[in-house]
Amino acid sequence: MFALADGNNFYASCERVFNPSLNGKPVVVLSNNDGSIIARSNEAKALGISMGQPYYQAKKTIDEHGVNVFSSNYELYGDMSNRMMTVLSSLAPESEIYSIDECFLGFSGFDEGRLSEHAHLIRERTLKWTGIPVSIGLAPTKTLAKAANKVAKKNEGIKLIRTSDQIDELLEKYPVEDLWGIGRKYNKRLQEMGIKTALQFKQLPEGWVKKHMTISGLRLQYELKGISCIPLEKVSATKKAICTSRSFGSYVSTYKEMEEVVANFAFKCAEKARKENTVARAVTIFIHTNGFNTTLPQYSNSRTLRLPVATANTAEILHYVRLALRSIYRPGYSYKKAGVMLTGLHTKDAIQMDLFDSLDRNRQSLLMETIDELNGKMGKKGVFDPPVKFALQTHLAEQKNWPMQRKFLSPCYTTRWESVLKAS
DNA sequence: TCTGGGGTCCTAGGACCC
DNA sequence: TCTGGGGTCCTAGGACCC
Repeated sequence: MFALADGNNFYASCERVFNPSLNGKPVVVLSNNDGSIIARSNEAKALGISMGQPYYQAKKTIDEHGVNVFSSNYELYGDMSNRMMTVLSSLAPESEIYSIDECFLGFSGFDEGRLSEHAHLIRERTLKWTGIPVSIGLAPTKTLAKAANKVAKKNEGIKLIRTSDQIDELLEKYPVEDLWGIGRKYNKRLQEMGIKTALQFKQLPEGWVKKHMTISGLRLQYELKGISCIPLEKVSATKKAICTSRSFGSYVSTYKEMEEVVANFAFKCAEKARKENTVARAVTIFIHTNGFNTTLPQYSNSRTLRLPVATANTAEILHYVRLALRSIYRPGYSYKKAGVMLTGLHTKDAIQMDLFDSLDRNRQSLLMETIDELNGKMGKKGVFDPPVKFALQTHLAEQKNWPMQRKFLSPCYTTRWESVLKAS
């Protein structure tokens, strides 16, 4: 069984922890530049203020009802998040920090009869020790736990579903668009087909789902059937991209200004990369005009440059960012947004070796032989990477009794691995 | 005047290799 | 020079998440 614990109206709740007089009063938190609303207390929601709404649109309601408005303070929220995660993970056998305000908990080996009672304990402790109210959904898969969590938030703060009857009962009333993995595009398509509830989605033919929604859609469908195929990620994964981007409070319309802006972003990205202990192999920059203002001429472009040597060095990255900007900047436009992104991040060979180490001795040596053989066939290029990845996946699939993986891997690897197993 | 800032995963297709 | 079945690596683009 999995649980999803989620801090209610997280940013707004954080502000309340430091200002308890706000309890019971409407609170909203704004994005950068105070552009739009990114968090609302229940009272603010009740006033009809919606998520992502531009501040100026909601301003009338806010003024009329004396709503308390905060500019975002990510340092504070990050700090509160750490506290909350520490408490939550101390109360379950396994945990995965999913986002700033969400934590998956794993309860394998836990007495299921006590789960509901334990969930109450988690809520009480988190509230008492951090001041943040949380909702908890419990279910056999992560996707179902997400759904249960959403229902919990509207009710008593805790929702547990276990039997297939309980699952279907929940899914029948659950809008398909609220599922984890269904966004605007997929929802539109499903609505056109008359698929409105999660239960209806669960009953769609697997072939259709795979074809039109890729393997991710199929995974979602399996999860709704109670077959867990999204495992808990207990150690936080190393980042694959690092990005710094902003919308500007006012327009940027000279090259000089823009160069300063992206240089700043490059600096921040390099800093983040060093903190993560990674180096980047490529850097991308992008610039956009204001897409909302249809009267202004529009231009947007991006450029990716490979770094000759993987690096997290500010000066080197800066050099290539300037080069890229020069090639895409067009004068005469009013720019509204820009960003710098580092990709191709890696920390030496650590990841591959981890995968390899997770195998037992026998398999390691068999794998090495197979790799040697394949390397011989393939010439100097080598094929180290995919077989090792595959070996790890198989290993995990066996450990977790996870039905999805084997089926979805490219057949050539399956055959190979099977011959390795046969040989043992 | 005013509309977030981070990320992830998957697929298709092209260049290239043996 | 052609044919072919494997592969790899890389990029672009589209979907999604909070």
